[in-house]
Amino acid sequence: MPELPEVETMKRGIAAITGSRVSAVIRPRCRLRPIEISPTLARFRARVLGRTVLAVDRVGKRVVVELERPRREGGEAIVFEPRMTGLVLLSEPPNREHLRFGLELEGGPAGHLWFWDRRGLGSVRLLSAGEFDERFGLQRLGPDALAISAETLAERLGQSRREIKVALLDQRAVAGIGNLYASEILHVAGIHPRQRCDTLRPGEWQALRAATRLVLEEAIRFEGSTLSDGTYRNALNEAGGYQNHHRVYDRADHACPRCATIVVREVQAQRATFYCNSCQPLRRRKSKSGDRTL
DNA sequence: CATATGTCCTGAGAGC
DNA sequence: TGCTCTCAGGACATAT
Repeated sequence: MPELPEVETMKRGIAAITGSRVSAVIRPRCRLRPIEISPTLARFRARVLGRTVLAVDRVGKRVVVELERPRREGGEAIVFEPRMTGLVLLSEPPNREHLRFGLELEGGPAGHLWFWDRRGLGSVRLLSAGEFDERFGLQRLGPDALAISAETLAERLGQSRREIKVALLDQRAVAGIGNLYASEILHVAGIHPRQRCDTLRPGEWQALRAATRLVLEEAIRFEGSTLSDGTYRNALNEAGGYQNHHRVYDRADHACPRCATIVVREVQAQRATFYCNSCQPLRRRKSKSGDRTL
């Protein structure tokens, strides 16, 4: 499930295509339901063929291939959205069956850029500068999780009545955090996933910001997490290593690495959440008598 | 307006 | 063994 660290790894892995020219747009035939490619393939080809890759970026959980003129000068960009099982690859994909899209490239080290997606929930879009801003402006996508400040986090979430783990998954609030890293970040921050946003103290927003950077940077260093299904791969079809360093995610019934308490798994907003009850105590509102309520 | 739920998809793994 | 069922969670549409 590519989140910020995995998508950042993909981006870095294909950075070498900068300067290459697109010589063909390939849609492999596939017995599975086709992923979304927009606009139509014909229009896509007309706008992309012969153009040069100017840069490779990441916006939230998407990989952006900028073409010729930068977006700010009215250029266009190809946006790859992996969602659950999408991969952006320079090397041979894990198999041919789930290969969805490709660019043939000239004048650089790589011959092809592939988009592979087992479940087919991902997409490939060619967007003009205006369309890009419409989709990924601050109204639609919050500040990047690696760059956001504690003050901005508190501003954007501090009044919310949602539980903090649920709110961290909201890409309009902060971009790049998904289900796996939300649990990891909250464990490092020492905050219970069900703590309501509007009950967090100033110091906890600082802790949350620090934990967010620490966890995401650590995960990027290990090139992301390849879970037991083995789906996630870097651009060279190699597994990541961060799954071996998870503190709580997918570690129910294991000892918390910090205090050895048994890690708990719960379902929160239809998603799995993992935490340590003693490192991440839940603060309840106090009753009039001063006793803690359930 | 803010928040909650339903939907898409495939393949792995559980249970019988 | 082979079938059916559940689950995994990205983003967005629709409902409350």
